Amino acid sequence: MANPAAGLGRLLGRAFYETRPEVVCPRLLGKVLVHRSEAGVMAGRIVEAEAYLGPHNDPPDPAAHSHRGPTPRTLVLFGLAGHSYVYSIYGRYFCLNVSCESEGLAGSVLLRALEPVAGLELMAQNRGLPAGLEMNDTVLRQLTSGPSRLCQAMGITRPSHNGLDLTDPASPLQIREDGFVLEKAMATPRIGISEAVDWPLRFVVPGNPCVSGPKGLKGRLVAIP
DNA sequence: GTGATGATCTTCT
DNA sequence: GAAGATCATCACG
Repeated sequence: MANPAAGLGRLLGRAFYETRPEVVCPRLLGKVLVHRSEAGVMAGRIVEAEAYLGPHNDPPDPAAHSHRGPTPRTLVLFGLAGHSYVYSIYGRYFCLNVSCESEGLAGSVLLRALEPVAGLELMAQNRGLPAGLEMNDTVLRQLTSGPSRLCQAMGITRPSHNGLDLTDPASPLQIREDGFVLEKAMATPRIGISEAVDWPLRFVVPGNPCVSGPKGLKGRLVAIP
């Protein structure tokens, strides 16, 4: 097959990302993140994500990496929408964001959890799980439920995957639409931040077992914009 | 099941 | 020099 990712749906184009992060974020739920690596194709359905607003927002988002303006690290967030922003956290992990809004406006969406769809063996290997493990619900949940877990499972690192154009058919990292329809999302406060802790900018697929974070986190059902 | 702790290093002040 | 969009592990109940 010329394009091994083609069976995973239609590639999302630039326009999908060229609006505010609090709109892009819930719309990303149910879409499929695909990594075509040298070791093989891996894919997972996005079931949890958080919006981070750019410094132009009123009020600005103090929890966003971009809130003090561009730095060498966050430069990609101020560029064209639909690009990957991968950063390292606590010296040992990576997290993956997607840049939103037009050039100069640094909104982004942090991908926090996936439901594994393809390449499960490879993901388990990347996560350091023993080979030949049965893929039961417990193992599935361990694979990609967390922003750094999903990067580990998919083999995503800052040196290799920062600043990629996710809308490029030739990109190893893409987001695809496969017809999965979500009626409602659950909106909750974001996880792991110390500023703007009450803003309801975390969106999850209600009831999905692969969602990360505390089980009893309260939120409200919202329509997908 | 929940809550605390340490690992470890890049980034910006 | 301090903080950080995390995770695995261990203690405790």
